[in-house]
Parts: sequence; structure tokens; C-alpha cells
Amino acid sequence: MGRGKVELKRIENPTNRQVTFSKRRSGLLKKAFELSVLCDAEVALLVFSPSGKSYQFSSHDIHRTITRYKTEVGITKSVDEQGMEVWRNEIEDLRRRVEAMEAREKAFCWRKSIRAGHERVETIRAPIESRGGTYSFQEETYSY
Amino acid sequence: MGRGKVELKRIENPTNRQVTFSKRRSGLLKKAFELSVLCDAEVALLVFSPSGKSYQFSSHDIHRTITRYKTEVGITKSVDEQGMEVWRNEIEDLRRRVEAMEAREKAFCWRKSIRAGHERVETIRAPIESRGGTYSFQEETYSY
DNA sequence: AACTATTTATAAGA
DNA sequence: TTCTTATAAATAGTT
Repeated sequence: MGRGKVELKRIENPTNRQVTFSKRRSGLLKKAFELSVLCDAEVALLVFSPSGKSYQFSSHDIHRTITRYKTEVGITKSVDEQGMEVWRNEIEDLRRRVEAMEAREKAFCWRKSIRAGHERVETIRAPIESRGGTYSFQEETYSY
Repeated sequence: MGRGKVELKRIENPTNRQVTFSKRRSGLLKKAFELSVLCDAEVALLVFSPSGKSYQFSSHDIHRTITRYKTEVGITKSVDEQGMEVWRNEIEDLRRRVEAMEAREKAFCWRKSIRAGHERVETIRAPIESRGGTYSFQEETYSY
């Protein structure tokens, strides 16, 4: 559209390239906007110039649109998703540790706080189905 | 561009809207492509139709472009990022609690497996700086 | 940054 | 839906 037909290849002249970038960028943003309005579509557009400046349009919250894209389209894992996986693993690890501790506690806990080594150990709960017993430690005896 | 000028508002006729969406979507994708080639720009375009179908163009790896956008532009935190932060805090909290519990256990554990209630509890490790003691339960005595 | 000749996109119709 | 075509819109090269 213009006085000459353009070949689809990088414009070598830096001035022309810059001018064309400016014109076409605004045209593209305008058309993205029009599409979203006329057709009730969700559109997100990100543009970076070769010099690094960024321009964007989004009809909705851009992060939401990106998330939607990642959810519905993203097969390849993004950096974000990889990060999520690291977290997921961390959660699973914590879960395992907690479960192991709970199992230990369930099997053996007592009513009174005791001093063990240099640390105060708090009572968690009475043993389940306890049939009673005694426990002595550092001159003190505990029953359960 | 066509036989009539169009108003910039949602096309109410569903058929017309669908047809226009189809035409303008492909036009937009084409122009995004042309911009990237002619001007050596990095472009990412996400489009969702009202019916939920998604279309996209990206001149580079789309996740990279999104990440670049988030890094260079994203100042405001999205709902996602806020949610992530809540998670991170929760994980850190859990980690602290687990570590505290493990520290308590470390101060008091014993050498031999015991049977408590109906469950076998495994020995974890010998207590550090144990000064010794005895523990009796169900006719058995354990030392630590 | 404007202008304008042309190309391109597309609205409405077939 | 796809093709056609008149017209609107975008824009390449110019000033």
C-alpha cells in the first residue's frame, strides 16, 4: 500500500526501516484494537523494536491473556511453568516430611513438656489408643 | 475498507461478526508477520475468539517474548504474580515449621523401633548429646 | 511531519 | 463457505 510494492524482507536502509516500523507499528496496534472491539475478541500484542523499545496493546488484562494462552495453548514449558514445578516439588517434599513427622508423633507423644538436650520439646498430643506406660528421662518420669 | 465504512463498535449480527473476525484476524496476523520481517522487530500476538478458539503469531519464541515483556514492562503485579507470592510465603512458613519440628525431633529420638498402639514407628537416628535414659512401654524397655 | 499515488484490506454481495 | 468487486484504509515514496 503505497507508491511501490514492498518485498517481504528486512529493509536494509536504517532510516526507511525506522520510518516503516513507526508507521506499521501504529497500524498494527490500531487493527488489534479494532478486531477486539468489532468482534469482541481478546487480543494481546507485544512489539519490541530492534533498538529494544517496547509497545503493546491488550484488550483485557495482559497477564490474564498470557496466562490463558499458556493454559490453553502452551505445550512447551515456559520459565514460569518450570519455576512452578520447582515449587510443586518443594511442596511435595514438605508434605512428605510433615507426614513422616506426623506418623512419628502419632506413635509416640506425651502429655508433658520435657527438656531434651538443650531444647525444650513441647507436648503435641496424647497418644492414640495408649495403653499407658512410663517414660523417664533426666530424673523425671512421665506417664502416658 | 470495503463497500461500507464500519463503525467502531461490536458487530451485533453474529454471522457478520464471525466473518469479520475471520478476515480481520488473518489480516492482523499477516501484518504482525510483515512488521517483524520488514523492520526486524520482535512481535507476539495472541488472539482469542469469543467462542474461545485461540490464534497466535510470534516472530521469536513466544515464551521468551512474554518473559521479555514481563521483565521490561511488567511493573504492576498481576493476579497470577500476587497468587504466586502468597504461595511462596506459605511454602516458607511451612518450611520454617517443618524445620522447627525436625529440630525438636533431632533433640529427642531413639535407637530402636518401638511399637506404639497399632503402628510400627521406625528409628530415625540416635539422639545427639543424649545423656541416656530408659523408656518402657508394653512390657518392653528401650534405652537411648 | 505532511502529502498523495498506489497498494492492500476488507464489507457487502453473489 | 469461498469468490468477487467496489470501496475504505494503510502506507511507500516524495516533499
